Amino acid sequence: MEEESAKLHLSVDCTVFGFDGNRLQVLLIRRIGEFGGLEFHDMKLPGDLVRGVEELDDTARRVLAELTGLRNIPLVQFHAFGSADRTRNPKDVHWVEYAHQAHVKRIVTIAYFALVKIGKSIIHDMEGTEAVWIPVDELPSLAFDHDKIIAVALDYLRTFASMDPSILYDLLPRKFTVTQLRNLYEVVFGSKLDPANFYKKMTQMPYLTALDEYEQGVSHRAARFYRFDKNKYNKSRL
Amino acid sequence: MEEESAKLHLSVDCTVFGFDGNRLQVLLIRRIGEFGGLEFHDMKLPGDLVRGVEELDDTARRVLAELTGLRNIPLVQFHAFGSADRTRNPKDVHWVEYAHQAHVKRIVTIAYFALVKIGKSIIHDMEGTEAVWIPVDELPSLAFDHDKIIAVALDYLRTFASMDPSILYDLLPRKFTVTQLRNLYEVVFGSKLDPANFYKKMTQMPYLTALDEYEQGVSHRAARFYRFDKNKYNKSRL
DNA sequence: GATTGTTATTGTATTCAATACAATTTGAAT
DNA sequence: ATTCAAATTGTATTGAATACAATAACAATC
Repeated sequence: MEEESAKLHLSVDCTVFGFDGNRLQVLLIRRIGEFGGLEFHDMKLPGDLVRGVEELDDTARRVLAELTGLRNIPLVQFHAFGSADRTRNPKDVHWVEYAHQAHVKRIVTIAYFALVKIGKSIIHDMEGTEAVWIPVDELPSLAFDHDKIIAVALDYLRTFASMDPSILYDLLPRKFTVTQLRNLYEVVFGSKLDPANFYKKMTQMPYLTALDEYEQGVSHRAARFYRFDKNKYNKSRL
Repeated sequence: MEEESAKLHLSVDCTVFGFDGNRLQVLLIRRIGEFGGLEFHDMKLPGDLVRGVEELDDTARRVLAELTGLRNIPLVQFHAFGSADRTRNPKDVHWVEYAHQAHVKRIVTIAYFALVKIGKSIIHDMEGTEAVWIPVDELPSLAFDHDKIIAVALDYLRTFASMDPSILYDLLPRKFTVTQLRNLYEVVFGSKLDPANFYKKMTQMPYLTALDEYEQGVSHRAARFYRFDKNKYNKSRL
């Protein structure tokens, strides 16, 4: 039993979503090149092993900063993935053993969740890896069980957003139109919404402030820009 | 780094709630006696280390069966607790090392959540431990960070129940009165509800079937018993 | 046996949010 | 000037949530 646990490892993976005005995207790490004698050309979630006495939340922050350059992003733990056959693919095991000089048998990972404005700048070039946005409906095959993790994260996003829709504003740019907001709702919840009713409902909200700016260069009536006011939102929830 | 991870252990703890018609209760393991030279007289959540290649969900089921006798209870993972200072108390470490003959430095635990009808029979006597129901508002001091785990579980219960109140019927006996149901809502959500409105709202529901049985021996008008019909409930959600 | 206290159950009215859908406005392209 | 598409405004209907008064029923007490 001691032998078994000696090969037990703990990692953290971050599932970061963005929204381009049209589709949901996930932030993935592409690895290309030769590592320890094997050729890699695939994608994975940003993640790493937890260090000695490092707190899980700290690992998540570190991983995201190191691999994508994103800092000060609220990260929330949402699920642990511990199936023994996560390490079914020898290539995934090789990758970890190469990076950490450790014999790896089983890796339990704690998955974290975050939402960011897709405009934030991302690190693109590292030694052999780069961070890229990929639409969730066009995912390639991924390392480990990262496809499952993303599926659970999407579910978590829907659940979370249905309880507190204000998190959706983390996905939008600072200035946005009501139509962009509606598109986001439709993408996240997978349903069509009546534009007129949605418009009235939203512009009534005390925490949406209308700006004196309008869309440019659209071949129809230009939409007004709005801004989300977090302070007013928090006050409106008492 | 290898040395560190050799002392990393993974466990599962189960947070099981019950309802006595009046208050929420948690199922705890009381440990009394001398184990490996130390006197114990305290309480903890039912939990254990994960074995070699055991799936997390399986560990949760096993732990619950072994320590409380409960079987076939739906268990849902809700959070991982991994702070390095979970093992701050030497007594807790001693307990694990005594039971598993392993040197323990850090234990990351995956916490599971379950709701059961409090009438279910529980194992009461084991070697040195017994399972007991304790009201959540009268918790004694607990091993590890189990008080925190219970707090997060309570939060999860509220969140979960507000999205899908049907889980609350897992806490009630097969036959219950509308008032018992209302008490449960009030305890879980921490607010008072209008008895008349609550009554109408609930008895309208197609999935609550009125029985031909009434309360006995109460010094006021006897309430009717109802039963929750899971099939009708599922159909009513299309 | 009538009265009282307590909770269950029924009745009624009001307010507010959600939804449907028609009508109007406006910027750019033709 | 006309047309197109989407933004914005208007109006009406429905149904759920809430307040609160009124009635029913059981056991204990007078």
